[in-house]
Amino acid sequence: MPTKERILGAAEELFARHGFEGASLRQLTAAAGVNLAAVNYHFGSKDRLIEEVFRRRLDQLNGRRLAALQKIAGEPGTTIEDVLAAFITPALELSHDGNGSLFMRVLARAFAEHDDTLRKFLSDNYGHVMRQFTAEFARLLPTLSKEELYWRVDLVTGALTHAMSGFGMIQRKSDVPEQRHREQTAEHLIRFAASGLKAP
Amino acid sequence: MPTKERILGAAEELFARHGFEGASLRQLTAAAGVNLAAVNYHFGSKDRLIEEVFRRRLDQLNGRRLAALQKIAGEPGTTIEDVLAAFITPALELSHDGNGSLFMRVLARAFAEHDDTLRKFLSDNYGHVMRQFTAEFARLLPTLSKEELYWRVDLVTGALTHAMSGFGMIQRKSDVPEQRHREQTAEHLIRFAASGLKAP
DNA sequence: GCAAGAATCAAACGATCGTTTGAGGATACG
DNA sequence: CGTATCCTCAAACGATCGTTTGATTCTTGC
Repeated sequence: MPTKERILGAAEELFARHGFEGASLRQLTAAAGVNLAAVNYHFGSKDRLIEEVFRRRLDQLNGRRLAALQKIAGEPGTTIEDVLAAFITPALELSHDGNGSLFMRVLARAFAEHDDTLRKFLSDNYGHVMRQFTAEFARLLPTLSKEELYWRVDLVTGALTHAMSGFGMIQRKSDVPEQRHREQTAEHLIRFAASGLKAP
Repeated sequence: MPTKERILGAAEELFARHGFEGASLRQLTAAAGVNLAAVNYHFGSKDRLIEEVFRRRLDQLNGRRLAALQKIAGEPGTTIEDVLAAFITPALELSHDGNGSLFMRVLARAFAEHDDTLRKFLSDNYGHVMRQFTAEFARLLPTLSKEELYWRVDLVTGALTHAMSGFGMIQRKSDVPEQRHREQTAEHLIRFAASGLKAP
């Protein structure tokens, strides 16, 4: 595997496990089996590496989410549950290839970082997706005020990030296959979030 | 103010802003206006300081939450909304004195840390509260399976942590007083979470 | 008022951090 | 074959990390 990919893979894992400050380039390059200087050679700096970790997965994730939304947006039969599924399912699929599930933990860490540079980066690369989904929610929930809708979408995001990154006390039982566990996660998530969005 | 309190205050602020690894003892002691060696003198180590930051606020928070729950638990007229309010309101009150609001951000960071030591500490000092609240939810939602209930409580926790730590895009508008903003947060949170918990 | 303990201080400890350097190996193209 | 380009490597850079030390100051009780 090319050096750049090995670095990105190891970075994703170690950032998820120890945070951006907590994972050192020496741990990282050792885990990837590459020379220490390779990070600065291929990415320029640690900060640029962090951005690249995000860009690689977010491009994938955003693309799939928007594609799924496109298929149902504006259609007469579309339900809240459909829109939520369009948002959640791509995140589950991401967990299939490689250690993509770790990326959701990295994303959760990024939310926790109130660092302005990182927040701006996320807003630039993530904001337009949220905006399109919010617009579709608005269509399906016409009685909600704009403010109320923003609040609820925000709360859904919180629940989702929490669940997808494996924060909580819900752990996969050893007798449940991983893929089935993810499907269950999605089912619970959609049922809960749909009901929360539709609150009177 | 005594040295220990000044350190704890500065630690809370810097841990919220830069994370546990990101905030150094030199920044921290400089912000507190105390000598660098004071942390190791009064707390023994940085890790013990981190635990003390949690203990101080969690004791307060857990006490108020359990007291509020005690008043309504098992009573015939109690609603889901009441239980949620018992859980949420103490967190809002915490934001009144000093920079207690920063603590919710520290707590959110702790969730993001998958460090086993910290997770065990939180489980020991936080778990029994969650268990009591979950028991009361179980009483009010008798049709829910145990598994389903755990999932929903977990998702509520995620939404709550997200909202309370100011993760999301909802920012307080400058013309809304801070206390009113917190009340609005609680109202939206309770309405959303109650509906999510009661999902069919 | 003076000995004893608690608290603060500047300074230094070894370790580790992100980054840079310059020499050397690998690869592709004329 | 030679050379230019991409890449890797060990080593070192200065900075900063958490922690420790030993001297000094402050506080307390007899």
